[in-house]
Amino acid sequence: MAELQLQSPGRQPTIRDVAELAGVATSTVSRALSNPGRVNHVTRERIEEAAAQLNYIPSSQARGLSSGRTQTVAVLVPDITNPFYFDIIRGTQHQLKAAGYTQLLVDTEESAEMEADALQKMRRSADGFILAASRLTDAQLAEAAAQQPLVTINRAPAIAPTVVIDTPSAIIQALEHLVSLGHTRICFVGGPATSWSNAKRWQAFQEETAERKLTTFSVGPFAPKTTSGAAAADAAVHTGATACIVFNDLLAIGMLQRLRERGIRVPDDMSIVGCDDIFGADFCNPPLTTMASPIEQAGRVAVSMLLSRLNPQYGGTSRRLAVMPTHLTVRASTGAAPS
Amino acid sequence: MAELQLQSPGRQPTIRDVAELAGVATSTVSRALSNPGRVNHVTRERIEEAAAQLNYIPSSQARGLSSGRTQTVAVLVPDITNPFYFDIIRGTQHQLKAAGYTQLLVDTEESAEMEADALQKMRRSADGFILAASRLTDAQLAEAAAQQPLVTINRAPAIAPTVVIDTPSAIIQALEHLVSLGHTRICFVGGPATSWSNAKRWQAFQEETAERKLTTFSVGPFAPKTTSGAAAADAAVHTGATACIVFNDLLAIGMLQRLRERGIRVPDDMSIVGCDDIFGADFCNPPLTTMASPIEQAGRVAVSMLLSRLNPQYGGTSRRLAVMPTHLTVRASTGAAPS
DNA sequence: ACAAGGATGACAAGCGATTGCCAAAAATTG
DNA sequence: CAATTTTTGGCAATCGCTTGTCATCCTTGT
Repeated sequence: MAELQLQSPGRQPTIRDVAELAGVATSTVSRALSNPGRVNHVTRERIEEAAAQLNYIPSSQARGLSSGRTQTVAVLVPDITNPFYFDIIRGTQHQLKAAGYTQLLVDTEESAEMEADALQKMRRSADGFILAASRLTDAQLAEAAAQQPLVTINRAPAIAPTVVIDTPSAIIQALEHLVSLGHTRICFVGGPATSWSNAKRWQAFQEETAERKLTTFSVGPFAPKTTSGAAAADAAVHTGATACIVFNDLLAIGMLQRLRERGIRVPDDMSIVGCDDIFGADFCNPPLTTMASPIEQAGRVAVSMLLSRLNPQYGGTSRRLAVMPTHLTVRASTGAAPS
Repeated sequence: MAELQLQSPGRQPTIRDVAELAGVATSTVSRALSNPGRVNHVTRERIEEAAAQLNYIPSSQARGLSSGRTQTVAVLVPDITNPFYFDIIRGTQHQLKAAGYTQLLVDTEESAEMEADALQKMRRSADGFILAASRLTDAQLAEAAAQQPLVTINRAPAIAPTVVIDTPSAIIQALEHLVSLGHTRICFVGGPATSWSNAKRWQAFQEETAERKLTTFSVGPFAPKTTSGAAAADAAVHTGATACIVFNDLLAIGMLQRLRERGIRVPDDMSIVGCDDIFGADFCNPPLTTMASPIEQAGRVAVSMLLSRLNPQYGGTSRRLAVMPTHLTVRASTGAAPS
């Protein structure tokens, strides 16, 4: 009876069951499954067959407990509903899966506190972290980086390995585009104050416009959501600028909606350039001119960088910085400056 | 020296460290932390203080190993970049977090095989599963449901507990809307053949149109992506219908783009109704009339249903079915039938 | 043909928590 | 104040796997 219970369907097969069926010791099974080279070819096949027959899946818990590795990476994003992160998430998911890792997705809701909290709470359950557009301060980031392996995306390098979008180049392209259309009064519509990307974009904007002797304005900060677009649009219009470079597409799309409501024609009265080329940028009205980057690839690269630190043996050159190229995608939201 | 090593920053504090600092046995610490009622109030406070002081976080691995529970729920979605799932994901994430669970997000890439595979592979690492728009066959689903606790979203009930969108009501509302605008030739644009939702929508469409003696057409199946919209639009136009009810917004938005390319005016020449009210439905061109549901809430409810099975002690009534209401959001993609 | 060396596999000690069982202490009662 | 009940806390086994150590066996070189 007792034996029957042990074999009841509820019970999961353990490494011991496999060892018994294959006629070897449990340690041999363990090695055969996780360290193939150490075990005889034919024995391993016998073990694998036994495992398959029993439908055996190793317990990640037990495995993690004794090995100290969880084979899990946590990906922290500020807002899971922001399409910008879709592609990052998909990129990391792909790459992690390929390497046999599990992805733990966390939405930090644009809050530095939640981010730091997650970093703490999950330090035991993840081998490493990927922070997309981290809202942490430099000090917090440095502390976190000292505690556990992590890679940031769109965040100052030096503190931790980073994948960044080539913002200066993007801004230059956008400005050249606007200048070639005859614009001279250009407004920068800012994103979150805690966003490093925003700071970088603003900085590049200032440098470039100074060289070109353009009249510039800036408004913000605004939350990176379409709902903030109305306020952003009103503020931008108020400056008297004829073109806006907007922190991201979400905000830009929101502005488009507001401008239409107010009867301000885009691009006839006002040109708009967004950033990120997110889902929706191609079918909003008018379709948005925007600065595009290979975002999914950024997620992939971030994972590669992290994994090469986690597994130095395989790891090729463990870079500390990867820069993703950017190009301007011109659609219908930009046009000649009003005369 | 050895002691210094033990206290080195790399080492994580264990339950033993906490016990020692608080002057109690490890079992007392364990109980104080996970079964508060069983331990003296003041002792527990002392323990909690010690834990906080050491910055102690229990190892989820060890915890899971001995308790058999992982405090983790896996959420399987067919396509992580489909905005429809964003709100579901956010809903599940919220609810799970509130209950102290961790969410494991898996993108099954619209593949029944990947879905079944994930279900198998992760059966040891998750206490339960939530399947959003599962692509499994009924038999597969039944088998999976027998192996582990799971809740489905938008899938036939009876096999497993389910949260469904009230599709028939949505279709009725859409049809009434179109009829009231004078349409009599209506086309159903179908989604994936393996989608239960699609089957349900098609069924409701047939029943309702039969009662109203409308001329109907159907085209499809199409992949639920904007890129399939071109083919869908061409097929729909070819039928001669003056209005389309489209499987989902993604497809509908793709159709909008194609129709514009072809110079077919929406809604003057053709009215379009989508489904889901996803991100983008309000700012596409023209803004899309669509059937909206409280999707985030669907995710929440699914989690509640699952958790009440996992923890029967707290669990209120463990429902097997929840129906989410639907309403038609009328925007600019529908208008009077061409005369 | 024998010793040295390399493969291979068995044994058993943990990894860090949970939990059943029981003893000690405290609170309650007559 | 003794007897009884209720709390509270300690001990130790256990979860399923990894991994260091060591014995065994099969290859080789001489």
